[in-house]
Amino acid sequence: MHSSEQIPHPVIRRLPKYLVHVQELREEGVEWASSQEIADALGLTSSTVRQDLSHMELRGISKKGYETSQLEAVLRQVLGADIMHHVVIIGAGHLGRALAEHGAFARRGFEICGLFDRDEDLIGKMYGNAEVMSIDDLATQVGKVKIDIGIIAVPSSAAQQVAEMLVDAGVKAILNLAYKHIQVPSHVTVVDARIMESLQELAYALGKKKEVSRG
Amino acid sequence: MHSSEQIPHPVIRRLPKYLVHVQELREEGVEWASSQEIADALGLTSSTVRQDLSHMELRGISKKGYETSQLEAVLRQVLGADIMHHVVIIGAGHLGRALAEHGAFARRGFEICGLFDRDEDLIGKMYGNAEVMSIDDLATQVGKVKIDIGIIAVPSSAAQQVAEMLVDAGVKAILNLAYKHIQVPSHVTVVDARIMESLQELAYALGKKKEVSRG
DNA sequence: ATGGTATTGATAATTTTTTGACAAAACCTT
DNA sequence: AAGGTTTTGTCAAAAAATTATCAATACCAT
Ligand SMILES: NC(=O)c1ccc[n+]([C@@H]2O[C@H](COP(=O)([O-])OP(=O)(O)OC[C@H]3O[C@@H](n4cnc5c(N)ncnc54)[C@H](O)[C@@H]3O)[C@@H](O)[C@H]2O)c1
Ligand SMILES: NC(=O)c1ccc[n+]([C@@H]2O[C@H](COP(=O)([O-])OP(=O)(O)OC[C@H]3O[C@@H](n4cnc5c(N)ncnc54)[C@H](O)[C@@H]3O)[C@@H](O)[C@H]2O)c1
Repeated sequence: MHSSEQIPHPVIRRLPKYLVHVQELREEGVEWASSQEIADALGLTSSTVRQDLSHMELRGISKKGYETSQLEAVLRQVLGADIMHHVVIIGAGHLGRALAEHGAFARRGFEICGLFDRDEDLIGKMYGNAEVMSIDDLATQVGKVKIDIGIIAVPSSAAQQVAEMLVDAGVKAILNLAYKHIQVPSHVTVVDARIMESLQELAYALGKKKEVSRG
Repeated sequence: MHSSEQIPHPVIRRLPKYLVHVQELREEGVEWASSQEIADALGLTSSTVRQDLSHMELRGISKKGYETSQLEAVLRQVLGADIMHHVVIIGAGHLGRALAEHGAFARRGFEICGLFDRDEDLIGKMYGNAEVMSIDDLATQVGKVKIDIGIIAVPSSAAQQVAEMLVDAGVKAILNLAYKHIQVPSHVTVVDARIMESLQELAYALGKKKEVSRG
């Protein structure tokens, strides 16, 4: 219930799902949502939903549930959607450009402040609101405006090196899109967002299904 | 130890990390890896590594560890990297195009067999090896070659509708990149790979750090 | 206003996951 | 060839996460 307590990791990973859902509900004009409704919509149990929301600064009301406006507000606050985070993307390849041109980030509190590459031919080009800068200028650029999050969108072979550059520049949170585990000091948080891993998870599920259907 | 047993979900999510690591080791010419070495490299405990690998069809050897070639082989097999999966991408926008042009998927057993969009202007364009086709032709195209996996790369507002088209076309596994929970029948597996959620996870970690440093 | 009822918040039970511990295995050195 | 040592595989313990349960709450219909 207190914001200073540590929220368990599995809960943190579900919070964005609650936020998406409650935003949809509000768009539909729904003002109250019970734990059961939320659970059904997201494939959870109502008990899990209530446990999870007990970590938020919010109380539900008997017979009505949780007020959607209030729920959205606390979720946005916990997930940092209310304050603007400054983000740099390293790697202006296919994926880096797609991210830079993706408008939805700014609406959720993530402003792309820089896009860096080592390829001279790319430098100066604009993608979204970001101009490609030389990777050699990373340190000086990051010095100008405090950068919260670095996104690694370079080939796996360069991922560790880029991670170290980000750490040296003082970045405390890294989103790693490369298919490679990166080592960082313990004061830096890394989250991997690997599409390949998700595909492999699906491939495992498909393999299991085939086995089961064979008997 | 038997391939027919159900491997726990947390284990499945770690397997791709082991695969990445063991492939790197092999490239370096390393032939044996102990659970401790693997644990150190990936930020786990050696106990967890041994537990996880006990689900694979493989045995380590005292004083040497696991043979990297064998480990890679069983991981590839479990994660479906040995057989080719047929994949379609729905949505030829920034993200869909980046995926279509991403060469690494084919090397891991995922062949992009189709790229679909509803925008007439995009139809016929080539991205990677895939030509953009009309979403209206999804059913007939999927009929021609058995599609294993569908990737949703359309705006959130269209995600549910696209999911239903994929299900109707007989697709059994869906990778959802849209920031929206989709509902599918229970025989279909969905994995969400949402970059936004990963960023929000980082934002939470940053918020916590700030709190702690304030005392 | 009152009573029936749906839904919360809290606690307890259960299940799952992670970690610890150690005998057995088999390597390597001498 | 034997002994010391490292590392596995397994089992047990601990920790964490999920689910079930239920008294308390406060809504809503009458
Ligand atoms: N494209 C996808 O759909 C996709 C999906 C999942 C993961 N990924 C991963 O994301 C990463 C980028 O993928 P991509 O498709 O954009 O690759 P890409 O080859 O299109 O782009 C990589 C970019 O990084 C730049 N680069 C290389 N080394 C650098 C360095 N040391 N410093 C700065 N810039 C450097 C290159 O010049 C290039 O512009 C890869 O690790 C890839 O595996 C990509
Ligand atoms: N671009 C990113 O970096 C990024 C990152 C994370 C998540 N996403 C998510 O991925 C999805 C796609 O993002 P994007 O940046 O590629 O968007 P985009 O607007 O560039 O592309 C979306 C494409 O989908 C097509 N489309 C829309 N409705 C369709 C339908 N019913 N059937 C077929 N095609 C349809 C559009 O014509 C368009 O070409 C979004 O849900 C977005 O939130 C994108």
